[in-house]
Amino acid sequence: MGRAPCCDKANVKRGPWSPEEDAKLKDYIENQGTGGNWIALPQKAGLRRCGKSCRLRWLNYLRPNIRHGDFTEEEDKIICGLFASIGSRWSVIAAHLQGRTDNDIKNYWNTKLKKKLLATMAPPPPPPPPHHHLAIASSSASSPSSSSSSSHYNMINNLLPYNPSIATNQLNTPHQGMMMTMMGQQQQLLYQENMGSMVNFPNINNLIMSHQEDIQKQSTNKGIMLLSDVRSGSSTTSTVPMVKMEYHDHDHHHEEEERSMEDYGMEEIKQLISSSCTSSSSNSLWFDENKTEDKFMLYY
DNA sequence: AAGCAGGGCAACCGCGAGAAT
DNA sequence: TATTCTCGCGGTTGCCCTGCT
Repeated sequence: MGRAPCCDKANVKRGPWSPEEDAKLKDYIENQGTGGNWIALPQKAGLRRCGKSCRLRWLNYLRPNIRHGDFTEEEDKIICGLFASIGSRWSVIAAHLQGRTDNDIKNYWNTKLKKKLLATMAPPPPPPPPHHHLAIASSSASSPSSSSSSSHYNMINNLLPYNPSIATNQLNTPHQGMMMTMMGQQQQLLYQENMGSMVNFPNINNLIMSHQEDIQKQSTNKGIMLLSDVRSGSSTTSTVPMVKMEYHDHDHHHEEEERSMEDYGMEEIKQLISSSCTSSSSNSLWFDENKTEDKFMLYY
């Protein structure tokens, strides 16, 4: 029945790899290959390591053409674009970045890129009138470039690539919603505004298209509708985006008190989005085309 | 110079899917 | 068909380095 245990955990070395161990593993794999069995490899290679550890070491550091550090702006864009589309599927993202590993990208996102992005949520320029629904998709929306030249515009401009699946009125995935939710209204404006003019990434486009069905399947509607109803927090000072939760239980409709975006941690936002996308029968992840031009809402 | 805090990153952990027995 | 293992993945941990006081 079954197979033998992968390794005796009491007798395997853990912790950082020594240069000697690296050399042994590299030599062995270059000469013999992995043999399709990582668990048996360390013994054959003369290493006192778990097979999983060997695999990780090889994939992340020893295999040829690995690059570390110094992520380019181009790579930033790709990572952000893919994260917005497919979420934290680092291996998929890594597959689209030559020489990068999922671990590297994950670390880079968690330690730098996420902060970079959140930094763009710094208090934006003067607010629109109270309870004004943001004209995200509207041609009447004011141009960010004309209203401000602040750096966070440039940042978003630099980070977010053109993504054909996020065409106006077609925000299709939870993470697109999250990305939009993470952004302040001005950033959202700029995001929308730039979608038609920024660089096209064929690889990303193909990936997004290929995952679209999968994403939609996963993104079912539990009855919670997250309204990214961006409006000013007050008429005078803040422009903190507001989030309003509405619960749809068949014929019943409940509305919860609005909360400032600042009241939500990013993880909470993620949870809100994912929890609204994990069950039930509907796959209606859609944008309401009947909404007037000057309203922007994400329905999950 | 010493102690502390925070950030970065390598490595580990645990889970799910699929394969082997 | 049931059980157990391997593989691959994302999340998390913990060590080390750097900068600040």
